[in-house]
Amino acid sequence: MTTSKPSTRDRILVAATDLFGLRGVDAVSLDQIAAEVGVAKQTLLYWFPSKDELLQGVLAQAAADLVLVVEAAVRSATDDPLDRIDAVVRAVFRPAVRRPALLGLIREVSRLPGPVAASLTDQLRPLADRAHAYLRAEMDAGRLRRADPGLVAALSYATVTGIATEPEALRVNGWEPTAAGLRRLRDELLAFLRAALAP
Amino acid sequence: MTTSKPSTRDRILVAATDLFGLRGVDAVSLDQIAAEVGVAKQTLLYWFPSKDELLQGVLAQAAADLVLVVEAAVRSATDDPLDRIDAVVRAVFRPAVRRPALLGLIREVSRLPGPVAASLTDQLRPLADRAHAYLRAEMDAGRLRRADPGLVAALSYATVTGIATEPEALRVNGWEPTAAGLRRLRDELLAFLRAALAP
DNA sequence: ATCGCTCTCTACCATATGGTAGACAAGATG
DNA sequence: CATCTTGTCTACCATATGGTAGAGAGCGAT
Repeated sequence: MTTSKPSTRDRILVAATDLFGLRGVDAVSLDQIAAEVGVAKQTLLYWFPSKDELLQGVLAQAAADLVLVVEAAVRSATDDPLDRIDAVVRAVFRPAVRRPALLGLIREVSRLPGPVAASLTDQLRPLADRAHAYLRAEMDAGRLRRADPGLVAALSYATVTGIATEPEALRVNGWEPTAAGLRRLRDELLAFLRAALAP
Repeated sequence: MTTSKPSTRDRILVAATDLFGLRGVDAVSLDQIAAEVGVAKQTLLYWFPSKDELLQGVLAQAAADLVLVVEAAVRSATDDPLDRIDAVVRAVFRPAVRRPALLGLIREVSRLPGPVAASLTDQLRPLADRAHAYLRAEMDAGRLRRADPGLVAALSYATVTGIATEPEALRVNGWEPTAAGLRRLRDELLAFLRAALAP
C-alpha cells in the first residue's frame, strides 16, 4: 500500500523507523524526528496523535514489509524444504543487512510486555503459524528430520533476529559486524540448519 | 567480591538490575529504584554518582556473575567437547530462567553503540575468547566437526541470548514462555548443536 | 566532649519532553 | 465571495527526571 510519491506521512515513518531502530525508542524525541524529516513537531502530532501511535505505525509498516519479503522468498524457492528454509533465511537477512534498524526495532519492542508488543505479535503470528504448519507437514512427509516444529521455528527466529539485530553484541566473539561478516554468519546458520534438519 | 550481608550498595544493584532488565533502562527512573530499595534518591547518587555509573555497576556485576557461572560449568563437565558445550549452554540458561532481567539487560545495552556497551564487551571478551580457542582446539583435534570457531561461538551466543532474553517475542511461534517451555527450547538447541558439531 | 568520617536525608533546580491551543495559508466547494 | 477541509506552523504548558547543595544522624578515635 505504498503511495507513489513520498508523502509527509511516509517520510515521517521512514525517519522514525531509522531513528527508533538506531538509538532506541525512548532515546529519540519527537523533535529529533521532526528535525530529520524537516517539519515541525506539530506536523508529526497531526499525522500521529501521540508518540505511541507513531511507534505503532512504524511497526505496522515494518511487519508488513517483513511479511512481504518472506512470502516473495517462499514463492521463488523450489519445492525442497531445505531450499525453502534457505530462501527464507536469506530473505530475512537481506533487509536486516541493508537496514539494521528495522529488525532491531522489532526486537526492542518485543522485549517489553505491553499492548504495543502484543499488537506486533499479532501481526507476525500468521507468518509464524504458516512456517509452523509447513515444517510439520514436511516432517510428516519425511522430508525433514522429525522434531517439534514450533521449537524449530522459535529457535530459528531467535537465532536470526539475534544475529541480524544485534551485530554489535557479537563483537564479543571476535567477529566483525560488516556486511561480509553478516553473510558468513548467515551461511554458517544455514549449514547448521541443514545439518540439524536433513532427514 | 560480594560482602556477606546485603549492604545498601548491593541492594541498589539488585533492584536496579531487575528494574532495568524488566522495563528497560530509559523507562526506569532513579526515584523508582530508590523506592524499590527503600531509600532516598540521594542515597543512590551517593553510591553511584550518576545513572550512567549505576548502569555500569549493574553491568559489571552481571558480567562477573555470568563469567562465574560459565567457569563453574566448564570445570564440572567431562572432557567430551559436546558435553562441555552442553554444560555451558545449560549454565547460561539457568540464571536466565530464574532471573530473566539479567541477560535481557545485557542485550539491551549491547544493542546501542556507546562507551557503556564497549565496556561491557570488554568484560565479556575473555569468556568469548576462551570459548573461541577451545572450539578451535577441539576441531583441530578432530573431536568436533570443522567450522569457523568464531562463527560457531557468535551463532550460539546469538541463539542463547535470543531465546533466553526475549521469550515474549517467541510467542509469535506459538510457543509459551514458561520455565518448562524454556527447558524444551534449550534441549532442542542442544540437539541442534550436537547434530551440527558432531565430528 | 569533640573531631572527623560514613551514610542518609530534605529541599531545590535546570532542562527536556510529550502534548495542547490555536493561528495561518492553500485549495476545494457552494 | 464565503466557507470548509487539509496541512503546517508558532507559542506555550505541565510534568518528570537527572543532578546539586547542604544539613544532620550515628559512631569510632583522640
